[in-house]
Amino acid sequence: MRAHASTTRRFNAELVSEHGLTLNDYEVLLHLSREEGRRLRRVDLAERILLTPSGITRLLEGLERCGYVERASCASDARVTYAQLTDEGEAKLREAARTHVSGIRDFFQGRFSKEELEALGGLLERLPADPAGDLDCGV
Amino acid sequence: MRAHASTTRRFNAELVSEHGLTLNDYEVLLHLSREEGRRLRRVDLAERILLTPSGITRLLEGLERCGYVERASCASDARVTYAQLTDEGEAKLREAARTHVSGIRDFFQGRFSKEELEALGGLLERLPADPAGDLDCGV
DNA sequence: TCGCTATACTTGAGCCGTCAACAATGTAGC
DNA sequence: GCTACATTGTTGACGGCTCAAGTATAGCGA
Repeated sequence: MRAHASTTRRFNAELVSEHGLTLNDYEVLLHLSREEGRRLRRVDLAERILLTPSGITRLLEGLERCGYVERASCASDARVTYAQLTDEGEAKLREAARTHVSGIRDFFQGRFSKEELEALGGLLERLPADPAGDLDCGV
Repeated sequence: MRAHASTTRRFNAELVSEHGLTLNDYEVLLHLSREEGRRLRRVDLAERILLTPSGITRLLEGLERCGYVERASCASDARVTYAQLTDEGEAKLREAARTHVSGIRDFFQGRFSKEELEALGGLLERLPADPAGDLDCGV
């Protein structure tokens, strides 16, 4: 598990330098893109990417500033604000996905065989909060 | 891998609330305690716990303020400053280790069998930067 | 011995995330 | 319809880490 710190940092750095996106930014875009209507309540987003609500507020500030995500209000509940993926956001995600996905693939495939990857996935899956999400990195 | 974020956070929170130590604080103390003379150059410490040199400077500020670590200079090289574990630091480590180790043990043993743990350890070991260090958490 | 480059460490600025407190809205029970 | 509680989201203060730049020392080759 200790390796995770440096590994995550590595993927993050790659993403930041090549596309100006944080790993968390990337995941937000990814989750939104998969959603019906490309939108998600901030609360749900927080839960998915394991951030606090305030973390989400801060993160979305950046994505909104870049025009990748917009705010949208909810007709049936005035408390909620949706995070709505824009076309630019979608495009950005696709662009970033190319290098990110291949980076991850290289990393794991260089180290483990197919069978080992499956075994590893099976075990790690049992940890809380959907660890599989990292191998399945999108688009 | 995604689970790691919340899991680490959990162990960290446990350590902070019960002993006032960060996970990184803990690891610094642990590494120092195992070292010949209970001291380590800051550079080496940085490498071991995967932090930048400035990160180490900041982290040690806190431990020095608490009296768990002291600065010591090197006779043969005026550039280096050692981080030197004090007796209080050693005591603190032992104290914190009790709950921390059992927390980790519970977490993994509740989820995996002995054989699975070994398989997992064997695979994760191949990742860079000594991932085994986390199961082997000390003292 | 001089000058160059490498190494050890610190510092200032800034990012990213947390927590605690708060405002606004929703909902359930009476 | 009121009251009480729960849920959604934002904000201020702050912690922990990074990066870039700077200081000081070391060590090497001409």
